[in-house]
Amino acid sequence: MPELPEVETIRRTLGPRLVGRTIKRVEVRNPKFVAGAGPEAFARAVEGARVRALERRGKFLIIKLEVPAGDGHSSPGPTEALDILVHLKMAGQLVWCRPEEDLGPTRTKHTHVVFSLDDGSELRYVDVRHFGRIYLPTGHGGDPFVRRALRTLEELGPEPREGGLAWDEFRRMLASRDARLKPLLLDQSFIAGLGNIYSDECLFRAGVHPLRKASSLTEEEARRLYEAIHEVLEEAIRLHGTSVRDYVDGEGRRGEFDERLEVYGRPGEPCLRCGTPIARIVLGGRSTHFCPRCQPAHDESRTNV
DNA sequence: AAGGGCCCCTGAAAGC
DNA sequence: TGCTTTCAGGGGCCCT
Repeated sequence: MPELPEVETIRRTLGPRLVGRTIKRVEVRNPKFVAGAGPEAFARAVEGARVRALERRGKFLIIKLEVPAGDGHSSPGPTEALDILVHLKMAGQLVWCRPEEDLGPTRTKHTHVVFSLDDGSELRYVDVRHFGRIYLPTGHGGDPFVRRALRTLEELGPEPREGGLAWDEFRRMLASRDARLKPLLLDQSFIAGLGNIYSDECLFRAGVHPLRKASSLTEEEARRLYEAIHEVLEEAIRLHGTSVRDYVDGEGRRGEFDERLEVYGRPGEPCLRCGTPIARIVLGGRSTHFCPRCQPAHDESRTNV
């Protein structure tokens, strides 16, 4: 369940290992994890490429490559840009390691793509739940899954950090939506990067009930939510993410935000602020955790016009 | 536009 | 103890 802080942590840990490296060989062990090309074509497209940069947009990782122009891979010459997209979905991992490294039986069994780099190291795509994908956007028109991913990427909402989301804009976005807050925060076209864990944590910190309609928030509530989103994300990134499930960063390390979780994964346990048992409901098929007292439900008496 | 349901998939945990 | 069922979740897709 990598969300923005986890993907960002992966980007930061992997970046220094990958940027400047050349991909010597690609082994696609399970073709279903590469979209846009068959296993051989995928390897052919990527082998010989040099990693220019590692970027993130929402929960997508973007591996920016430069490949030798034309078909021949020879001496220095003209190059072309090629951006590979990776979406880890809920259990994908990108692990940088030495070739002899043993990740254990489960992860070894689910190692689906292996990139061998020119310094003798490896980048392995591991995915126990089989939801993630690596997208190769080559050719014109091309693979429908790649097209879909590109459209999703294009339609992502603003990045909530680093000035990507201004207060005025956020306030307007909330006011114009009739949806309940929890599913709205999960909507990647609304804001990019929040997932189930951080949505719950943000709503708790803001003291806002997950079922409240976005447009019903008072200015003060909206402001609290805006600030909660920033605080939670910055803190989670600082602590290298949350590892309640499978997440590890590019070097196999777990995150430390688990201990800061106030509602997620704590149903029935006392609220850390008021002692009321944390509630758990299901919304849009996703578990939602909140404190019934700190996050009061709809206040009809204050319903806006 | 909103919201529900189903699906993908597997391992861990809970239930019997 | 061992087998079976349930659950978790990001996001696409379909239907109302």
